[in-house]
Amino acid sequence: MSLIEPDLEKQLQQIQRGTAEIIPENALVEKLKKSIKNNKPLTVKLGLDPTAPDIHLGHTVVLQKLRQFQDLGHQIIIILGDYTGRIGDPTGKSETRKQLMTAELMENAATYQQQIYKVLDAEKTKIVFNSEWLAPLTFEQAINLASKYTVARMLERDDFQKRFKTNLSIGIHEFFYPLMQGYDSVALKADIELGGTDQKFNLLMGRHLQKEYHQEQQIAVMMPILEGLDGTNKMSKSLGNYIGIDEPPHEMYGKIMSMPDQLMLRYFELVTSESVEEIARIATGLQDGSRHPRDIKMRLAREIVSIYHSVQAAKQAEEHFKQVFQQHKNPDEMPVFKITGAVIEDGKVVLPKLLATAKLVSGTSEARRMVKQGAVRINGVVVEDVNLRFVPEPETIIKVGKRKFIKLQAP
RNA sequence: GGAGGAGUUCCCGAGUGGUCAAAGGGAUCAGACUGUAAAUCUGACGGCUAUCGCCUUCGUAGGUUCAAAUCCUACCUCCUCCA
Repeated sequence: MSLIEPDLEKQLQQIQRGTAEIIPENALVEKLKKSIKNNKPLTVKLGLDPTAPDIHLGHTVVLQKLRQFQDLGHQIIIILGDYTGRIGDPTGKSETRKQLMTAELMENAATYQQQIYKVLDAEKTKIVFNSEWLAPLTFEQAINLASKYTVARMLERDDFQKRFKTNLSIGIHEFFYPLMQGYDSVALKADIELGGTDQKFNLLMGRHLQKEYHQEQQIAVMMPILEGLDGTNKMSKSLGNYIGIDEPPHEMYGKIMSMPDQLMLRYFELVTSESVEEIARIATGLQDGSRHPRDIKMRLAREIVSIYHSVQAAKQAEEHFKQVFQQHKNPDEMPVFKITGAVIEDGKVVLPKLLATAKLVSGTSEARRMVKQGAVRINGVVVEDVNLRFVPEPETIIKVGKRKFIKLQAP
């Protein structure tokens, strides 16, 4: 059993760092005091909706906060919302979400478990499925649960309200989502529930229900929502503006370098463990021009890759980036493509077919398009002929666009 | 239960018999520039094809027509209103 960090101030500071809101803050202090006094860890809960098979940096904002709780000695519990997932969280949605099939949910859940341990300490993490207590509820119990909240209050939620006002449909079952999530807190007797700011309603529902069921109320700790690579929308798999924590170092590094400059500080704050003071220094440096945005961004990329891979992998990714994008040189390593009969005609390699077969482009039409746009180079020379046929020399290097390379190998 | 509306290319969204591979925006990709795969500007953006060409696409299945995303029939899905 790990010990609880005895310094209240230290705990508070750690918990508050980066948070958007804590409701209510004074109750948190009380809980912490009690926990320290009895050396009894607080139960910290996070619900994950297993709809996305890949965890991305957006999820890690909350996970990292959980990790901090772990390090402070508290017990964290991850709830995989296999049962709630059947409804789909209506939060922020303008339309009813489709319900996922159980098999699909289970598969996603398994992936989640693999991935969250890149941030969390596996030894100290408890994972539960909420079907455990939600599935056995009788209809009567479900009705009882539903009676603990009113339609009017439910409609206060702005996503429901918007849909209601604009005559978009709201399924009755969607009202159950917050109720069920709140009931999770009752089932676990949670002390703290973590979530993004978009989860405010659901987190508060937990407090409400706990009160109804005569329990001590949990504290809602909310983290800001991380913007995705486009700089405006929240990071999400479905918007394609995400960085998955499973992605290879090169990819991750490159994606970070491609984010809008204005997003950098946000990432420092929410996905790295850089101190608040240092982030402030960086901000000043950027503002007065004493620091170069590119260098700051590279540092950010280095730090993030280090977290999810290693310091060394980060260095390599950086070298690769410099070489390919700053000096426009070929990378040290590139995929090798063995020439096959399919791309040869009359003893010559047909370029469009080659590009398509090597998956450098999606098809021969796109291959021709790329050549037309001057995006294709053979050994550094821009190709002009859309339908080029050629006999490759050994070690011929083909480049498409800025970042796709292959090295040809004779059959 | 009754009445009405909608389903278009990755997304949003125009298009109501030929001039439609289908406006516009977004996303994406490429080129230029650069400080980076930022920003900005320009261009491309169904597939196949050694340029004129061919094939597939507008919810699904049929039909009318020389010709349909556009008209008709049935079906599926979604939405709204009345009860």
